[in-house]
Amino acid sequence: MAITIVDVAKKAGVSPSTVSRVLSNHPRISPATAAKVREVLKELGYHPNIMAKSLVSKTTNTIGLILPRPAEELFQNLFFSEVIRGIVTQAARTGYDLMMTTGTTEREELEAVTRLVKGRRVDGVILLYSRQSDPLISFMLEHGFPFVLIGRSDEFPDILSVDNDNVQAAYDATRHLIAQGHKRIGFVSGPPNLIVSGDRMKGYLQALKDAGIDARPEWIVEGDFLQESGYRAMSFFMCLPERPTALVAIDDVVAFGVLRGLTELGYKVPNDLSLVSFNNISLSELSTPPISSIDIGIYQIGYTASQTLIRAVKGEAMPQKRVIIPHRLIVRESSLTQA
Amino acid sequence: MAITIVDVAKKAGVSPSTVSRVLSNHPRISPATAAKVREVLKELGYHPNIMAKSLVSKTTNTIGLILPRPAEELFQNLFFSEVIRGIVTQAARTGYDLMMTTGTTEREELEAVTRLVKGRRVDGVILLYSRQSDPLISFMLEHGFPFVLIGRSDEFPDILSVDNDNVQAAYDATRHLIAQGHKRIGFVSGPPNLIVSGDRMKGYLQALKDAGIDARPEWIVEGDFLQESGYRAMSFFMCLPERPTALVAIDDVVAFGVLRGLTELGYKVPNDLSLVSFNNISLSELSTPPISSIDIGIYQIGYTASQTLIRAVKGEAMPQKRVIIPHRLIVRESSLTQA
DNA sequence: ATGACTTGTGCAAACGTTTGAACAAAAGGT
DNA sequence: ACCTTTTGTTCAAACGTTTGCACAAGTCAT
Repeated sequence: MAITIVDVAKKAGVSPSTVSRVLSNHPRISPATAAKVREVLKELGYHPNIMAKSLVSKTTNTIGLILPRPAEELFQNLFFSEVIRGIVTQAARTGYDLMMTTGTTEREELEAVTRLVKGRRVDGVILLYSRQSDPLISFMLEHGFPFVLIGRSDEFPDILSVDNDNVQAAYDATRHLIAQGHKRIGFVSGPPNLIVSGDRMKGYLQALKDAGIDARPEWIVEGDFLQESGYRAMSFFMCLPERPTALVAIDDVVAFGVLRGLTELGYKVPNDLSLVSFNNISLSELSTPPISSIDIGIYQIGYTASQTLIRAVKGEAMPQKRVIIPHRLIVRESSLTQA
Repeated sequence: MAITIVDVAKKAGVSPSTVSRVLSNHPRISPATAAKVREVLKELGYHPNIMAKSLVSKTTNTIGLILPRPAEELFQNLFFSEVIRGIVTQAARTGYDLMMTTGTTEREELEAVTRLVKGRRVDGVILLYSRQSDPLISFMLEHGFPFVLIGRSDEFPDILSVDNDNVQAAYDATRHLIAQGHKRIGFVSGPPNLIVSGDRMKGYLQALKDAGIDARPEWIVEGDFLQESGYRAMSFFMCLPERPTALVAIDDVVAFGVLRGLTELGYKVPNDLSLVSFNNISLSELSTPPISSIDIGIYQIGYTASQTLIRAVKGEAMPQKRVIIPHRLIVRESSLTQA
């Protein structure tokens, strides 16, 4: 049905090998034959069969993206879209395709990954963010399969990864609140099995310490990346006999939940409670009031991860194993204490 | 390097064909051999090479998702994530993988699609929403390649598609505002080349007409799916000598832009302007006040599209070419006129 | 003119599967 | 006991590429 190299070869009066060599710009092809073949190629509308190509070359020109479970949670956050956008854009630009997979259960997840990796379906994979002692990392290392991690691994510090300096980012966020005169600063964290949660917590604590402020355990609550957890955290904080005057939230969506709860109860931000969060997705800019947020360059993270992976699978030299994308604090109304 | 069928065959003392038949549950394999082979299969940790499989079977167990340009715009909307989530979940559930592609320019886009389709890289594709006279639809049709459209095509009504009844949805939204006592209702539309824009406009106009209200051209403005266009629309409407008292916005993000603008200027929603929008992404629920929105079942759309496509590529009988996902109006504060 | 490279092309094997055809052995019918 | 059918297995071709090797013809130095 489809046009193959053999069809082209016949019509051009050469051998299939020659056609193949023309296609790959082999140096030892005479300009005349090359021209002739190219003409037929165009005339017949030839397109290479990628499966056949992959079978012999053992590369697929495809990278895989493995979405962490549970997907629902992540998909509710624009963080996600941004990272994918970065990845897919970079991949498309270098002629790579992107394969996405996920699973509802741990078993399903591993199955899907196995299909990709052991089925030689992709040349390498991007692991979208890191849990503590992630079984997927071990899996990849065991199989010697190229991958880059978005995030960080304590267990395996020597793998390719793209990340922010989350400790420093949280430090900066907290510092900013302290600079605004706050001494009573709470923290809404993320799931403890996520590395990012620990890192941001660490930065928060360090900033307090460096300012000579004692951390208060009751002002640190654990949440997830959904707005409900922000809402819950807010209710909790506002019921305390002694309330914090400012809050660092692990994510814009969480901060948004806090903000929404406060507004509902009639509190004013930043006057009753100042707010800083992370990720700087459009939500934080669009809320009323706009929320101060650490821009972590999500698109950039995705783009860089894709770039790093593609370099790695091509065997290009890697300047560095670990890339840190710079962050910056975007100050908005939610953390500006009125004079 | 990797374990092949031949390795397994050798170790089990049978021919490769037998192993292949065990793998595909061929009826004429003796239980004894099957058991023996399966044992070796497990022992050696065999996994099929999908490229080789695809080469001979001419199917890839993969579906493609083609993202419309410009990607940046779409990725800022959770609509997108939701639809992808639906697709990827259903695909994973049926053992299919998902390949994503996009392009920055028209040429890049076509190139990427060609790679997928003509390179036989996927069994079928999902076209994520429909422009008027979309060149991709013609391309697919020309090549006889299986695809399903998320959206609708006027030019080719007989293709597989998953959609909402956007006319009815807009009708319902507008009716709701009319039922709240509004007679001066504006509309913020989307890009005119998108079918959804026309459909929702049509429903809006029809609802006005059925209620005996004359449409006012100056109360209809064109936007895109970004919040800025909502903001712009708002500024425009509020400067008019005669303002609408309610607005139908083509998308939650747009409505959010309107809301944000109004809040900034000190207007109150719904008292100064009532608001209804479409898509019901979390934004509309989380804003202050929450925005009434038509829930169009985005996840469901993605899920169904994937399901339809996979059925089609498997050659299963299609109950219907065109699936309409039901919508429902979620009434929230933004459209409830205080007594 | 000879031998030694260089250039351009073709042959054939290989990649890891699937599958129709062939065939041996077992089972069944008379 | 013989022919026919069924059952279980193997053989070999095919899918569409790439690529090492061989080789013919041309180029060049001697």
